[in-house]
Amino acid sequence: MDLEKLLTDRLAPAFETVAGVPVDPVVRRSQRADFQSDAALALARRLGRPPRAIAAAVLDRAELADLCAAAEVSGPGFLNLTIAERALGGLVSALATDPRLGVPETAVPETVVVDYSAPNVAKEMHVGHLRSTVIGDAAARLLEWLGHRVVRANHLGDWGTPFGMLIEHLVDLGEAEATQELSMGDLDSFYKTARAKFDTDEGFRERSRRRVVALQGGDEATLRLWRLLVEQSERYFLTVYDLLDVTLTERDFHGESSYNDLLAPLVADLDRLGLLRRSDGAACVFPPGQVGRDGEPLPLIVRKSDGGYGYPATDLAAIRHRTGTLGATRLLYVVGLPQRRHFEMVYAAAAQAGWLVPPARAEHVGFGSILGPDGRMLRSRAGESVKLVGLLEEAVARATALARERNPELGEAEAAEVGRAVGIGAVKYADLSSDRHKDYVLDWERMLSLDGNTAPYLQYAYSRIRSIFRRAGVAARPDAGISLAEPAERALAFELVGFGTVVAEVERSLEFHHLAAYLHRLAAAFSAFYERCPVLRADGPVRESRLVLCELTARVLRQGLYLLGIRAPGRM
RNA sequence: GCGCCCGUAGCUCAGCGGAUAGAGCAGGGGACUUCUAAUCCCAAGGCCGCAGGUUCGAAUCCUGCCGGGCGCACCA
Repeated sequence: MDLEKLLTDRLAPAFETVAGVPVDPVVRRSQRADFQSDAALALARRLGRPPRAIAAAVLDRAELADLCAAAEVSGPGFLNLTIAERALGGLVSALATDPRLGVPETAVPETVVVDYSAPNVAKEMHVGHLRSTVIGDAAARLLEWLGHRVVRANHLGDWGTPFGMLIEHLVDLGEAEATQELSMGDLDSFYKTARAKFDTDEGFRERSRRRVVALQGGDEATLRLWRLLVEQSERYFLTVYDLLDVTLTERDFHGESSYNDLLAPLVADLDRLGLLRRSDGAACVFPPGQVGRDGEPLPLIVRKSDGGYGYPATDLAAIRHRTGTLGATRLLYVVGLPQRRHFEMVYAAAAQAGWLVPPARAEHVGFGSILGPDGRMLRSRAGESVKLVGLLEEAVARATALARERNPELGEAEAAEVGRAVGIGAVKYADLSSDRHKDYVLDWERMLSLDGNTAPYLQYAYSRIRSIFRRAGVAARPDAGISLAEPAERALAFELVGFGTVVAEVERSLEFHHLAAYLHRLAAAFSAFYERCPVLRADGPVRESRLVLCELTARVLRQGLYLLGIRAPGRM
């Protein structure tokens, strides 16, 4: 139970008595006191009474004695509330014995599909893939922790016309050579060479076209070559996920091709449902309310005029599979915001077909684009994309060097481990700590920064706490009394008891920058506490109390970092 | 043309109906014989794109404009 809610529950009845109708007391944190309630001002006109008088009347009737050390009317009619040390200490004690740190498991567990990462076979993962992968992984971790059944779906781009040219290029290179190149993770040059031949060599282009037909026709020899490409790419992607500390595994690859057999029946069913219209030779669904450039209804092309299927068909098949076969009720698509319209249309069509009906619903967890220095979207085609592993390796190298420099006591192995946790954490945090809806300009230095509001700041706070316990050689006693005489102790306590509120908010919004901001506030509160409040050199009950605060801070930091997909080394 | 997103400190970003708009970086000044200075403390830095409107109260909500990005039929 968080303090906003506790205070709201106490103030609401008093407001209702004074106003004669239910009123939200509008409780929030305040710089002037611990909390303030703003509702009296809004009520003044309606009640025809001065706001200060209303606030005073509410104070008279509210049961606050056990919670608040002070409660007073202030300014034009704010209620300023100061929490009693005993009440705050009680909440801290409750947290200390709560294995879930104030975050209850969900009362209504659901099956949730999180569709994320989705790299393309035989194409390099560039920084653009970072966002989907990192945000999606955080969503999966969070929902799982809350008690939902999470299905991770890595919607691999493993099908379509480019595979004709990719397979022909593989044939040209020879299987051994191609496998070698791909297993080294040199996907970019493989793809680009194939592309270049396709663009310049008429014969190659013709072979590629025939190869696509063979692939789609199920030619066994072609399929074998295709599988080679897919397997090598998957192997490579798994090494990136491993480096990134992402929870995706080989079991989570559900490529576009896995829906191939479902596409023809899907279109037939859409036809049977009367949703299909033929337009310029293509089979289309026209979801209501979607209008294109010329004001005409916008089609979702489920079968192209050449008889092939595009990604709308695959996405529809995936929805049908996820709600039908998997029994999912919440579908998350962690995909860039530019594709918003596409998904709106797919969801609308799926709803019309009866494949996405309440309680099942789909959410586009969209994110802004990564821009180049010119302020325009980074395009892999123009060759301006930045290889993801390059960024990650640089991050690890810098962090490892810093770890060695800052703490010579670390052994070589431990420095490497810390460097990895810090470097990767910094890159992920740089992404997760800003509002996912916004575009951002790719700034190599910003992504690699290890100062300020970054993952290492949080990790450092955590490792300092672990260091205290290593030295103390004791554990915190969760039943110790909590004393909060120092302002820094109070400030830390307020942050600690707020974890549940933040997690609940992020569960709803899937905006992880709120969690990142919270963890930064917590770490900052701890750092200030650490400077001013000695733990091991304190005596008796104060020492016991501070050990509990430390232990709780460490647990919340570790759990919060875990939810963001960031490791918390015990030593830095 | 229509739709969606975005303009906040020199830079990168929070805040999205409440009192004096907050962090970090960069730059200035301090603090390590004391649990790790990857830290802390202090000072400085703002017509919250512009103009109207709603409100007791607007960076926050509404409208219009300006500027930037993205999307709008067979590539995914």
